[in-house]
Amino acid sequence: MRLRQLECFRALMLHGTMTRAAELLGMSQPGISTMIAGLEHETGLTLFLRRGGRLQPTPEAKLFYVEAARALEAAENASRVAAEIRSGRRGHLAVAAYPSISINLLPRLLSQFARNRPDLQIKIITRNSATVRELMSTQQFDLAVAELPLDYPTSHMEVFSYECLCMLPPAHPLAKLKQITPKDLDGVPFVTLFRGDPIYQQLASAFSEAGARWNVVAETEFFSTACQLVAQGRGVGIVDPVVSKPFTEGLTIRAFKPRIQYQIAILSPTHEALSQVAQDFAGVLRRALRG
Amino acid sequence: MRLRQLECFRALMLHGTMTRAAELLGMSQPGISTMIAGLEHETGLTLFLRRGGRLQPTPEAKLFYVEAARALEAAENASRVAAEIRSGRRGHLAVAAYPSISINLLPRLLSQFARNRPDLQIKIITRNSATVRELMSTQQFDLAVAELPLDYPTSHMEVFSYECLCMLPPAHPLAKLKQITPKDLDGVPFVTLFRGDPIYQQLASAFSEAGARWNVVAETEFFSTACQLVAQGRGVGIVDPVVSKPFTEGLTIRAFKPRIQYQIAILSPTHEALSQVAQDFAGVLRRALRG
DNA sequence: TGCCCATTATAGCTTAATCGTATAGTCGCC
DNA sequence: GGCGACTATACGATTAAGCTATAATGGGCA
Repeated sequence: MRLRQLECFRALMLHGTMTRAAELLGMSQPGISTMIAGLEHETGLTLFLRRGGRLQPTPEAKLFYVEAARALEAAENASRVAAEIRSGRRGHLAVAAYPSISINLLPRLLSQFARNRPDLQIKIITRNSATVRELMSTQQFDLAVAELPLDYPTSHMEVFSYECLCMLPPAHPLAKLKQITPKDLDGVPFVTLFRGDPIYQQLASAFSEAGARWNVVAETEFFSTACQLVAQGRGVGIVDPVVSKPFTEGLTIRAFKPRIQYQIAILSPTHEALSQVAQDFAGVLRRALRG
Repeated sequence: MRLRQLECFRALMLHGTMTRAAELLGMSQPGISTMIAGLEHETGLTLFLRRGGRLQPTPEAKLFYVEAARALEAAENASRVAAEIRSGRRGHLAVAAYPSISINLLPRLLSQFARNRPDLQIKIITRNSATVRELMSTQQFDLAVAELPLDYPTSHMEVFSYECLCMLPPAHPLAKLKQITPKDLDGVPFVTLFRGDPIYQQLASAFSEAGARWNVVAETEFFSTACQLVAQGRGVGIVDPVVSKPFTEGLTIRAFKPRIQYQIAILSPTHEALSQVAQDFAGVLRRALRG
């Protein structure tokens, strides 16, 4: 049984004559005739009585029509869904990410991405980087963004390295400098990430090597929190140039030497294939993270 | 999009490799390969990644699979339903009939007919012959059986004519005769159909022409009622030889002269086509009514 | 590294299905 | 009886389906 036969059958049932059905399907009347003859032969049903050169649907045709129409609709639906999948209107995109990025940048990018993909189901899960990595290995997400280093570097990773910038409260005297060093910050109240963070360690080394006193007045878990404290004048701090950019509105940003490195990575599943939507969004994300 | 493509796709999704899918569908591996390539081209989806000579379904394939399987099942269901319709296992058979036949003969025939058509929906409506004819003209029934004559003889009719027989209570003295005439029944208590019935009129003429006294002691609407009265010894009567046969168990049946004619007809719709089941049952009915 | 094995892809061919044009047949209707 | 509307058949061209043979790919293993 071929779909084309069912299509002809439906058109014929709906429009009564082969001639009209043919017009509607954009084919010739003999085409319909042979299609219907084939369908009748294959099903073993007499679907139409030929009375006086006209067709009259039999009761069998009416019974069969119900199922034929259902099957056709299912096939047409499959076609439509294929088009939706192709255009990214249907599907899902689950992204796991560490907090700083999932607060602002990621949802902004995702909602923009989803704007012309109305039926795309979106999921953002925020966890710390270690958990994000775990989630990726259990294959529950299409993409993830985590901070490096990871205990078990795994998955397909695309690494982005940033040099952190120094942020100063508005109208801070050091704003006159183009570039700030630990020496400039000797004893200056400083807001930093927690002790366990690579940023903390790098800063500690930088200050000690420069022989400057690192006056830590606050430790935070996220850059965004640190930014808020700096904005309130609690002290100066450092921040990455891309992910945290949305939080530094109104702050003075200066280069910092020596280089404090901040690395994050886009993780994708190892064994699973990446969906087209996910690939597309990975592209968006990549462009955004490149700055 | 062709059903065969979906079939190959499903087999491939379920069995992982083209080679196995091909075995399962009884075709060659290159056949599957080209089918899948065609499906991918038509849908515009990359359904499988070719990784190291192996196939790995993409997330798109998994999404599309749901719809593809649904469409396939609908098509397979349509095929199955066609087979059911052809074998008469699916469908309906609505028969309208006048009382005498719908009490015994018709349900007996119908239930036997339906024995190997388990899902056939059966309907029997019992009305007097005039109403039966009305119902047929409104096309609500596949077949009907009515007594003649009808006010407006219509529909397609197949007429059955019977010569009525004389029925005597058990151990009646007239049982010794091979054939009974009005003369034999001069003054004998007689059970007949109502005054309006053709049978009544024919009997009245027969008795008056023979110069015999017709001693009507009971009038009934149906042969079956008359039979019951005769069985109780209320009198003799006459009955048709086929439809009322089930009611004359234990009665003595003799030929009656002159001939009293009883006519019934199978009616079928004029404009509607007769379903195959209905045609088949009409055949059964025809054979039964021919005696 | 090089060979074997399992798998998929491509090429070339045959057969079947599809569909158009041309044409014949059927029937109602005026 | 001829016209009009419709369906069926014949025939040819194009396309799809499916086969066999064979190339290509890559993992596993000595």
